Amino acid sequence: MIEQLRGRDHAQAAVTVDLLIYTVRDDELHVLLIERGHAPFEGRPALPGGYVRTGEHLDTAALRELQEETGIDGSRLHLEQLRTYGDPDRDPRGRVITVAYLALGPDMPLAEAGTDARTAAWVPVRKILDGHIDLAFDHGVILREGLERARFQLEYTTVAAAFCTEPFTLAELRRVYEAVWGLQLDASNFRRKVTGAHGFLLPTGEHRTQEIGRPAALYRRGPAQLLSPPLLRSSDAGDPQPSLLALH
Amino acid sequence: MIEQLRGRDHAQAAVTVDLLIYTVRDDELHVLLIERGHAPFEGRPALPGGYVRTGEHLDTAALRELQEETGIDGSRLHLEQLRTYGDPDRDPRGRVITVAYLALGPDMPLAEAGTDARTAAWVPVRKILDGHIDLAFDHGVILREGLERARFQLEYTTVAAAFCTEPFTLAELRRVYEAVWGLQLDASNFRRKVTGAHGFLLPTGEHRTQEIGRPAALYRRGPAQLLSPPLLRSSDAGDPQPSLLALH
DNA sequence: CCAAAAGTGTTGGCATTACACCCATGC
DNA sequence: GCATGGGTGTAATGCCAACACTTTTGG
Repeated sequence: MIEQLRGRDHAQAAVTVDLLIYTVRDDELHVLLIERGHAPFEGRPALPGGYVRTGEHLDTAALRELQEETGIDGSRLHLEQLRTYGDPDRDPRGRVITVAYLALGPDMPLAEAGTDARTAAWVPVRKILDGHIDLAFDHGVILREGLERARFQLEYTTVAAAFCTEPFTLAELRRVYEAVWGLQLDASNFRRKVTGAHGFLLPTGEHRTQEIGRPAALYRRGPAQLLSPPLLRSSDAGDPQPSLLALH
Repeated sequence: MIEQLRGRDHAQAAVTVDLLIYTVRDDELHVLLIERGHAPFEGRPALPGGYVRTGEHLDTAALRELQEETGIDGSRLHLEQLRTYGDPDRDPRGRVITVAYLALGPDMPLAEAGTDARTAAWVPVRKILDGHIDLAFDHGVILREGLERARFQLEYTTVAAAFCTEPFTLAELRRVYEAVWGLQLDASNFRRKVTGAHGFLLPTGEHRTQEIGRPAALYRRGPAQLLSPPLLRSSDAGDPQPSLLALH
């Protein structure tokens, strides 16, 4: 801030917010992508997002873009700032700095194409990680870093419940963990840990009969935000990129 | 990004980086503050930082400001992005968005006052938390959120070693944990956990005899970035603000 | 000069708890 | 077939005590 009287070589930049919205559909992790309608990267898939307006808070802009581009009400999902990307060459239009947000939510129907929202669609994350889909800008990097953050947060916080529509069963919650982490969990141990974590789950006392098997007990989210003790993925296999966790 | 042809009501903002630099001195957590030399907030303590230049990467700007304002060589410390603060009213000069960086490093001598650096000084974090010192802008918020992040990261990563000058003793490392967490640890359990964590510490085989007591074995950092298993603070006392952890 | 005390690092021993793996039962 | 619950052996942890190495104190 002190350079203001010095060189005055400070950048004026446009500021955008980009939204990385994850959900679990059919036991698989999905991300919400839109198809870009204009240059640059016209026709390419990208994360929803847009310019921050004059005098607008960053968080407000994120919620607004969420509503405008996908029709989703932000109050239903977990939203937090992920990281800011400011590579001077990341946008061919000039200096554009983007604040990326990570959103986790239950599987939701999208506003039908043809309304205000451009073609927004849930896309399996696997397809992008496998390289079958190439995202615009540096959105591929954002997606990977956000995924690492989400995997990490599932261990130490109660955000996993944000993926479920209340009330939910323990099996539904377990499938969230399995989808995000990409591994299978022992149902018995999962139950003991998750029900033992203080303030994580509130039993409703009711049960839901599914197509097959014993009826499952129903739960709602508890007040706890941090998971203690944490719910560790047993095998720290495939050592995560160190730079991506930020713990953030 | 798609709004570019719409309202064009998108903000042009100046972009700054601010540096939250923590270290452990005399078994107490300190932060590096400067005294502002100009309006606004002239004379008030603040985090070091400054404008990002045209065409400059955010990380580069952080390292440059670190060097310019404090004389510290960034290669010696752990540096990572913390969060971006974009409240439209956070700077009276106009729309200024700041990308805050969290830096952790060993106790280092500061460039003497009188050189290029303005009065930069290590300040006990306790004094700020107690409200005895009021920081400029929203730097008080940044400090608190960064502290929460640092406390969290000590549990799950090996960054604690960034506070120590190599080679270091287990007692020095333990005092880092105690200073950041503000509680006392059992030396025996600490040793067991920290030496058992794969890739955290590399024994040098040498010992250092201090002024008093038995000579302590010396260690260097190992290659591990993540701590498995994590080193949990036994009591999750004083439940941390949920929004601050980010795991970040 | 030697002996005792004090301070710090290091090692070890339980008792308790958490956990992974497996099996039994209810619907 | 799936959810639920219990049981058992292994590993991790918290607490506590003993030991090792050094300097300081004081006769």
